[in-house]
Amino acid sequence: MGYNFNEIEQKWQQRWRDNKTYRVVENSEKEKFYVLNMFPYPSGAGLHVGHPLGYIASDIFARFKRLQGYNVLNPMGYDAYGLPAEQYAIQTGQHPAITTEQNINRYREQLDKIGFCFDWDREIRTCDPEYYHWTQWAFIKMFNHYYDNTTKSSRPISELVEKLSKEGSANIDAACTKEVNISAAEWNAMNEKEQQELLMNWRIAFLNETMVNWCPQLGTVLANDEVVDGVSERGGFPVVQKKMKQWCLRVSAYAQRLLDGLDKIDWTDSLKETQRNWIGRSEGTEMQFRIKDSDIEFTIFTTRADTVFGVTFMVLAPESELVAQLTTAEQKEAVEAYLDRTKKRTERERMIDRNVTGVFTGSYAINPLTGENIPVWVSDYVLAGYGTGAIMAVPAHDSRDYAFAKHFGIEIRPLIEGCDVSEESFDAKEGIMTNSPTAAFAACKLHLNGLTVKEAIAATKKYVTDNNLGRVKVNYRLRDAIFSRQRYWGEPFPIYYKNGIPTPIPEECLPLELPEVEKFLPTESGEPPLGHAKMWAWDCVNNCVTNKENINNETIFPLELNTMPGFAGSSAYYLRYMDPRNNKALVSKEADNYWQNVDLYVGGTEHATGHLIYSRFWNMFLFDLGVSVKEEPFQKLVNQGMIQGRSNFVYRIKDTNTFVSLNLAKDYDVTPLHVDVNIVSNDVLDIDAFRAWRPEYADAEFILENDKYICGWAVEKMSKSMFNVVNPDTIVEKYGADTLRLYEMFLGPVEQSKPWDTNGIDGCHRFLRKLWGMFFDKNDNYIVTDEAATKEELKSLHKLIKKTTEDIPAFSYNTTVSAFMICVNELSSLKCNKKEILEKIVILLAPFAPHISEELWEITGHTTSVCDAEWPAFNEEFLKEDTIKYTISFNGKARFTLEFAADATNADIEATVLADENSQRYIDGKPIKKVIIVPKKIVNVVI
RNA sequence: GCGCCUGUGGCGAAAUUGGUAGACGCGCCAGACUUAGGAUCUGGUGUUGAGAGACGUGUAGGUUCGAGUCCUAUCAGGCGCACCA
Repeated sequence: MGYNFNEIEQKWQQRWRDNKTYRVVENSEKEKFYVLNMFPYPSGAGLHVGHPLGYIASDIFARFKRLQGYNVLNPMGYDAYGLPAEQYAIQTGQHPAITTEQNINRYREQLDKIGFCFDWDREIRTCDPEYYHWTQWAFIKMFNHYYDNTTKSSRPISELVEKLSKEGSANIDAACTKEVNISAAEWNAMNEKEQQELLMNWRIAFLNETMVNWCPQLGTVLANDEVVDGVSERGGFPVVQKKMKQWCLRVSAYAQRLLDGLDKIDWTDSLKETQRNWIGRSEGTEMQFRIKDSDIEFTIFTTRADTVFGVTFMVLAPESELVAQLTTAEQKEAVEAYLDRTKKRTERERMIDRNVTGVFTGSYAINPLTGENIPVWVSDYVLAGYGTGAIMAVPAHDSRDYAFAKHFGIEIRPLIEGCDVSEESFDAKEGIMTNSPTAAFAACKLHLNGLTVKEAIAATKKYVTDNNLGRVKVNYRLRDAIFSRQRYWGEPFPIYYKNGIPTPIPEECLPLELPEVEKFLPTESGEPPLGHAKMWAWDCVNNCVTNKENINNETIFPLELNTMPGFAGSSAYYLRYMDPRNNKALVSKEADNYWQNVDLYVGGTEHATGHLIYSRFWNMFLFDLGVSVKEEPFQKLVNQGMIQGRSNFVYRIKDTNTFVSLNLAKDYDVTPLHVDVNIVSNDVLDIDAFRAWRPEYADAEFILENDKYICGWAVEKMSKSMFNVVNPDTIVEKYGADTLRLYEMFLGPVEQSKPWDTNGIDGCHRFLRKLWGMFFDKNDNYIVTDEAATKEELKSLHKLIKKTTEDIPAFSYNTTVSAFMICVNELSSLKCNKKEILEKIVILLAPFAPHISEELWEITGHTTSVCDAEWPAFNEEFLKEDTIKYTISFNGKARFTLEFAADATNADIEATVLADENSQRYIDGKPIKKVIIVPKKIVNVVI
């Protein structure tokens, strides 16, 4: 019978379920280890062979840590709310709750077959009210907090209110939407609605009328990370800029902490770099410019304060409020025409079209240093959302300003010695400054001539600060996250509108459950589907949801109609896994103190600027509140590579039903066609299967080479349309889950993207059969003995122990699998069937191939699970050689070989080499001067 | 444009971190056992050469007794950010 993997795997999967082998409880006696995968959004397509890669990798790690004696948390759940789940439901014409449930069941079935050690008792789903209770709770907390820049943490909004009522805004240094100057008297004179509206300026979760990414086809607004190249990440639909009132999260308040935190965590440099780019810290200067013949003053931001003498025009973003104020009567028509034109363009059109456009406002600004008059223009190359939405333009040293100046014939004034600006601007931040105005500008005492750019920037900053012309400022590219979606399938906001004032429902009334609606489809006009919900008003007396027909203006108010975006539920889920059934708190203090944060997080890079920013932000906020004990949620992060598809092609001769084999195809006029990879083996087509595959190929003819039809191949995305999707279920059925697990790891480094190629899988399968063959002979007789192991056998074993113990923590799984194969090859050629050796190998293999390991563990006479075994320690003694061969080489070429005792010292070796008759102290007739000894390998000589 | 990463046989990839390439697996070749085999087992397999040997880690230099590994330049591919002032 041999190795019957199907039977073995089903048996053990059942036992693990029945015995709850992988259930984990807090245990202060044991050290914890928290392994986490990015939980999946359960798509309708089910798993393909690429999806489990990260799960297998982390499962191996989790099992390894458990064998080493750690208390390992390795949970799994589903990111079930959000756009993808809802889009799928819409496409299939079903309710998202139904499709989500179906998809989850399908996922679970597929996952179970692969033999993961997840503690399913801790499963969470983001669309489960018990779960989103705490998403809503966190939102209320954010609503009730502001970010204090002095303590660098979130504080209760009540503290801010108290300050405002006593001191006004004078002593407030807090993250805000707009700088506000208000006295205590003014604050106290405001009515409640006015006060509440002003407080939005500081809340971490706040309502704001702002330019947003509006996607008409999806019928919702999107966050910046959900828009790629001007189209929606999901679906690829056009996105336009639109001013809308939306809930936002003040992520920008945490920009600096998000940046600093990167130094404390163990992530790849490239991912940290991506986040640094996204946060986009830029240090510069803000300067005030006055408008000639007016009291209007405005602020610009620049990183090149040193170029202030080269400013020949100013530019405002079209959306800037200053445009209207600065436009003169003569320019009014031209400016309005320009604004009209820019407004109509989508984000994408603006990105593609880089032609220089702009219009003069008619106003002049005064250079605060020189007193010069500078024309103020409007152009869409200046962005409203960054800096102050206004710039000083220095065409000599900024390529965009240069293009603009050339186009409109504005002066270009170089400031750096020897730079040539006749053809292009000199953007580099290097060189020696020149052309500083001297006698002509008596007002200005700043002279930069002779300084380097760096010195000049510093000098100008100092001058500007000292003379009250501006201030040093740090800007971030990171924007606040737009948090509302005009969609159905998401967490409802726990907010009602009491006379227009957004008010959180009491925390003890959470969760606020998603209501049933008749029509959940999104609309192009942006009317949220929750508008159709009948039971969608808040009764402040009975503290419950009620029919919206009951709305009155005293006790029953309308509830918020928007829902939260996909990232809301995925931002703090790792905390919930610690204590998933707690209905008193997101996570209990005890559980949080025990599990702390995620030690190893495994997932794809595609979340670099979305989920991985949001959850760091969310966790930092909870950290400020004292809810989370660690400021960074994910200590170590490993990005598994994407598994691509490996497509196969057949070549049909044009206008025929004849197919020609790959290497003969060049002689014909052929059309390459994708063919299902499941009917191709080692690029050889199964002709009968091909004829049966599709009716039109039933009578296909073939031109063969060596009696075979060879297919072409290419690496492409794994997708149904390319017929290159490989389903893990098929592999499990044919080879078993253990083989699948081994092979996925053997394919190459986990972090690397690589194509899936089922061809190599036999090697891994053979290895398991070989291992099985060490326990049973051909007639299924148990052949393991209690004899003592030989030195050679022990050496082979300990080599493997050392390799696995060192390579698993380094995530070097492909070489570990190789090491298993080498070891088993060695032992089987030694005809080793000693229990002492074999049962150790079974433990070592358990993380990779848990089913066969359990089976063999039981067969060798153990009654407990192999999961509870102890990871073997290696003994260096067994690894030592008696003698070591050294190659004596000169100039990199081997001359002769000498053998030394393993414990020979360098001095011994050197003495022997110098005295050896082969060398006779001479090489090529010259005496040896020096001997360089490389441990265990080579002796290099110098003559 | 700025930043990050990667280039090794027919293929996936190793290389004790500067130690004398290509481990392991696939594929291919030969042999054994088989009525048969897309099964199993054994051996071979970087290129070139009859041969000892010579040449080989994208390309060109450099450092070193010694370079896939370090330095400089360059080419190719991938990723991130991008009218961010």
